[in-house]
Amino acid sequence: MSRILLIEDDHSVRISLAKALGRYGHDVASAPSGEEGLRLYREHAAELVVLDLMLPGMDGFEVCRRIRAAGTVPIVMLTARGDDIDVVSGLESGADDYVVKPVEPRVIDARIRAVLRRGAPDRAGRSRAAYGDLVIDRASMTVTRDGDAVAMTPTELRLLLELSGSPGQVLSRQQLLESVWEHSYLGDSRLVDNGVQRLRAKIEADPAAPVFIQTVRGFGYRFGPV
Amino acid sequence: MSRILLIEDDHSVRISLAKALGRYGHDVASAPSGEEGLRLYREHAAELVVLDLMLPGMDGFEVCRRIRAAGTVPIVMLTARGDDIDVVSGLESGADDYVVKPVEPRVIDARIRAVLRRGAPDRAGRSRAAYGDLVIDRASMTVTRDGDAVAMTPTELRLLLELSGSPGQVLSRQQLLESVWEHSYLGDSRLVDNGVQRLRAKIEADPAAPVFIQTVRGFGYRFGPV
DNA sequence: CCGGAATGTCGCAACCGTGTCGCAGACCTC
DNA sequence: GAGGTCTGCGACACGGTTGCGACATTCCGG
Repeated sequence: MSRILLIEDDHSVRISLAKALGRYGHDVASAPSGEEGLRLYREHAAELVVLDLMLPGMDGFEVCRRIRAAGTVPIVMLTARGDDIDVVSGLESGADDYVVKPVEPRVIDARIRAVLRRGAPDRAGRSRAAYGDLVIDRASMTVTRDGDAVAMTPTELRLLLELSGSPGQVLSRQQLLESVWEHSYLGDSRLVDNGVQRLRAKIEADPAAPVFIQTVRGFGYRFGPV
Repeated sequence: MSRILLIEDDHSVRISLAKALGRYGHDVASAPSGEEGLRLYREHAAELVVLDLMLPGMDGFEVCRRIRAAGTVPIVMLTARGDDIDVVSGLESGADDYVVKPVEPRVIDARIRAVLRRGAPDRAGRSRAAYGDLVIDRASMTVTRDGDAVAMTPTELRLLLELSGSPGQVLSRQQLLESVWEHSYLGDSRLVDNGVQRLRAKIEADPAAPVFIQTVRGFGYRFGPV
């Protein structure tokens, strides 16, 4: 249902929580540290982050602030019992809700659904999409592959957004010219081919064997598999 | 789209604004006084309140405080031109944003969307936000970098608040013109570029390699990292 | 009424992006 | 297998977008 990122250092808690959330219908990625969590966040296109406060290295507050600075994804914090001060600081550093450990899976699932419901419209999750290790974020106009940011030019980005907006569908050169280049050529032109080539060079691991943008000879281009 | 409550005593302004907001896709209820407004607020379940300061009987501040006490609904204030004191007091009494009269419908719509985009859930603890060594305090309208206060002019501050209010999101020049400068240009203008330049000069350690305000060529500007 | 700060306007320069061109290679048809 | 068409791809030069300094104007306090 929802793409969730779980950041929790305790191995057994992490595994069991991830499994439980999976049973509740979420698509869960998990990380044992803040650094790994931030990396996964960039690459997993999570719609919500469940974040433990006590982490080795970078602590939960810092992770929370960094995710906040990068976008508006909802964050649910895990805190130890009775750490009221943690709760307050957590909310101040940008968390949307918190759950006291030890957590009952159905409790945290309820919280997650509540937070997602609260911010359902216009939230970051909608504008962010992942295709394998390629993440396209329409809000921040950024593209990451395998967690690394890919520098995109305006035209390349518009082209990618147009193609990925209709995954699996073939778009003709004429259609792309009109929607991406905003002018309706009469004569044919190598413009689109060139654009696709430049785009492939940036997002395809092997431009000669494209994974994301397929050529459909005689018709145009298609984003994604059939 | 959003359920909005408009509290404004001037009859013609109230009617025309309500109509305009309706055309922008909002579901609007309106009230001519604070008392009536509070009653409607309870029964209309508004997601956002647009509130005039000058009201007969109970004034805007009082209404603002009462709504605040009842929940966390975002509040956008309408103030008369040049009443800077009103702006500060308004923000201090819990408003999320303000618009100077006379209002252009599309301007106030832009503000409304910005406030809603920011998200009600985060607003609770978001009067103060830190991004690295940059601290933005919405309550006291102050900015500090590395512990030192940065002297900001009104326009620079509005621009910074607008950008940092949607961290990680690209805002177009047009959007910024409407929400920060409050006028809807048709022709292009270097105004926004200039504002960003002046802002960078104050908050960026090296304006040539900006950390906080990124240029997204062809699209606009973005606050925060990727 | 005067002075200074803040803000909008203008113009220039640099850089990045992008359209065009040409050719080579791939693919389909016969 | 040969010819023709379609596509990939590198190179290059033009043009647009942005950064930025300078100047004009408005606004505000004294």
